[in-house]
Amino acid sequence: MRIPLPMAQTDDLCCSSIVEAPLGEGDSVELARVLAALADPVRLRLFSLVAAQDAVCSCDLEGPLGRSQPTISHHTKLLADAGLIVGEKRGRWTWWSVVPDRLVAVRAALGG
Amino acid sequence: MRIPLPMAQTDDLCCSSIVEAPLGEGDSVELARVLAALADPVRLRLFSLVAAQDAVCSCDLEGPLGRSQPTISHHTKLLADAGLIVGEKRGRWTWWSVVPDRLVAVRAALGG
DNA sequence: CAGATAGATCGATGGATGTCAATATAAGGA
DNA sequence: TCCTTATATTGACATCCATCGATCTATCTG
Repeated sequence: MRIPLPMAQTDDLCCSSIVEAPLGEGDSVELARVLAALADPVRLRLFSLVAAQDAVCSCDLEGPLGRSQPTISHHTKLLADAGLIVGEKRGRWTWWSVVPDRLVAVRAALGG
Repeated sequence: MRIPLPMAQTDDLCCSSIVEAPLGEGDSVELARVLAALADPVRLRLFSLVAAQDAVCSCDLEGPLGRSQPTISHHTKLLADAGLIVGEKRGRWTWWSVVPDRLVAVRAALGG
């Protein structure tokens, strides 16, 4: 069963990049939220671990990241709320995978 | 006179993108630091205001951003420490301009 | 049903961060 | 030498955030 998408996941990032035109207040809040989700060493490594596979379960993240189970759950939730990863529950496990379009949108907002 | 570059400005971001290979701990800290500098609505708008001109003085930022002078100074310092902008002091004014290569490096680290 | 397991949630805690008033620094002008 | 102006720094404060232990929920197995 798919975990329902939080609001943030369906929101577009700002239409033009931050180097093209002065950013509006609303757009800046939206973009800052996604960037904040990435602006943590543990979450960056978590994301790159998930990106390296088709799908990764939470239990396979505690070891490589050296953090407790509640902390891993906290970080996966933040990344999911930002729309950068999605979790799919199968039995007892939650399988996480990246949302490629979301990272593309972040790069585009950054002038890519 | 050029403001001397803090350590972070001369550091490279991680060599490969976060989607290519699992990120090392050191690289993740480095990238997270730069992303954290961007992960604030006021700093994003400040950056895009600076990017829209060749150079902007601090006094021209207080109005558009709606923040006090010390707060603007705080944010310019954070962005400069992250290597995203540089300040050049001319007389009583500090003129800020973007470091295009730095933003390119951020996008590259994000898989661009 | 009982036990085990994967994951989410809660509560607490120490540390980081955004903000501003007050003050300091530094440069230009009278 | 004063006074004004542009910016930086300091100190205080409120809020946010990463982390973990404890607990709860859901699922699988015997």
